[in-house]
Amino acid sequence: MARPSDARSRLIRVASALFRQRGYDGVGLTEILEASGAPKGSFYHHFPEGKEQLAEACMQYAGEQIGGFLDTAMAGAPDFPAGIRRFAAGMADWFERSGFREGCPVTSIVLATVPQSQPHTAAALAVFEDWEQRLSAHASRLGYKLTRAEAELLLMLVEGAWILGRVQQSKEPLIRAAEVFLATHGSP
Amino acid sequence: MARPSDARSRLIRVASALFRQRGYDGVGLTEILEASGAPKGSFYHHFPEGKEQLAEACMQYAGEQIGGFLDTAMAGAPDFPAGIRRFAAGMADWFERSGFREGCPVTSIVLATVPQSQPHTAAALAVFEDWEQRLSAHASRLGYKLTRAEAELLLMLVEGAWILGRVQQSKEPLIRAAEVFLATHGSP
DNA sequence: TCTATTCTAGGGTGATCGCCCTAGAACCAT
DNA sequence: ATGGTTCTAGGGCGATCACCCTAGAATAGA
Repeated sequence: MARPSDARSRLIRVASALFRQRGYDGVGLTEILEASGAPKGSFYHHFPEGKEQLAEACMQYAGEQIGGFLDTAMAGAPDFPAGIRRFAAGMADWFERSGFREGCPVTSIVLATVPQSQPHTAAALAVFEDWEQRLSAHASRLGYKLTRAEAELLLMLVEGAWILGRVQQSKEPLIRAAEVFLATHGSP
Repeated sequence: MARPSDARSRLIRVASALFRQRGYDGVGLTEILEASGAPKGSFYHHFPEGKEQLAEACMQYAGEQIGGFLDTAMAGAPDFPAGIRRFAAGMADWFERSGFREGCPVTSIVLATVPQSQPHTAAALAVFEDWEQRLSAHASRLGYKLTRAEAELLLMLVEGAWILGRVQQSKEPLIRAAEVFLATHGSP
């Protein structure tokens, strides 16, 4: 049964969803193992450093997941504002489909372990920077120039909107965040 | 030793700081009791519903704390933009003084227990609404009109900036959040 | 002073925490 | 086949979790 990454990727997917709902310390290993069907031995084989390493992998996984979704949304859009709106609408729908339960995968871990955990701090920094670079690349491709601070603004707005949406059980803040961003950066 | 609220308020203050650093589930009762000097009996006397009730009180306490700071900042300001800048600068300094460790007290609990905990959801909603109303009141006093959505924008920006600042170990995002808000709502 | 109430004090409980451990099954080379 | 590697399987560990419990000290009102 030496398939390359069956249990490992399932662990990451399941843990990611759980962390996003109840935070890093709110989810125990037992629950993750039960939900993923993996035994403890598999877990400590794939993640010898334990829970901290799993959470780090979750951040990277979620970073690619959301980054990929950003790419998809921007790729199929006629212009930059339309792409941003598609992205925000997609995230909002996703959030709604989770019952307004699943927050940002990075935030859910960051608020519990940063800056105590150096690996988590580095992983969060890397994911944020990756998102910013993807956004900047799409912007410049579509004739818009974004400084780093301007790219970070969208990040800031989305993170804040996600929290507000969680409390209000609504996807509206996420939509509004995109409009605010476009109101200040909606022309080339 | 039946002083009205000595141990109770100390428990709230200590727990609030700890929750802000490591999240709701990241802090155990033992640690809170040790740090506050209160015995278990006192805790369950003042908070018969346990940890959940303590966290709810922490949100309310922090709501008044930050709300009061908003009032102070706005009261001593010559105009609305200056007040917003004072507020943001104050929050940023506070954040820096904590070693970039203490996030928003509401968020730290919300991400772990909302929407599972109805009391926490309600408390978070109430605190956010209180902040919005204070902001709107100051704005209108200084000749600015803010819709509810506009007041929420500052909330959104500050929450997001707080997370970004945590990851980057910097108070700069908080300062920038205020400037972005003023760029769109900086004139009457 | 006496009684009721408020609050302190902390031992004890069952459950769960993350982690370490050994055994063995499934696959890869040769 | 055979030896080595990768992965599954899960029991057991000490520590910590939130909480319940009784006992007594301190205060307030009569």
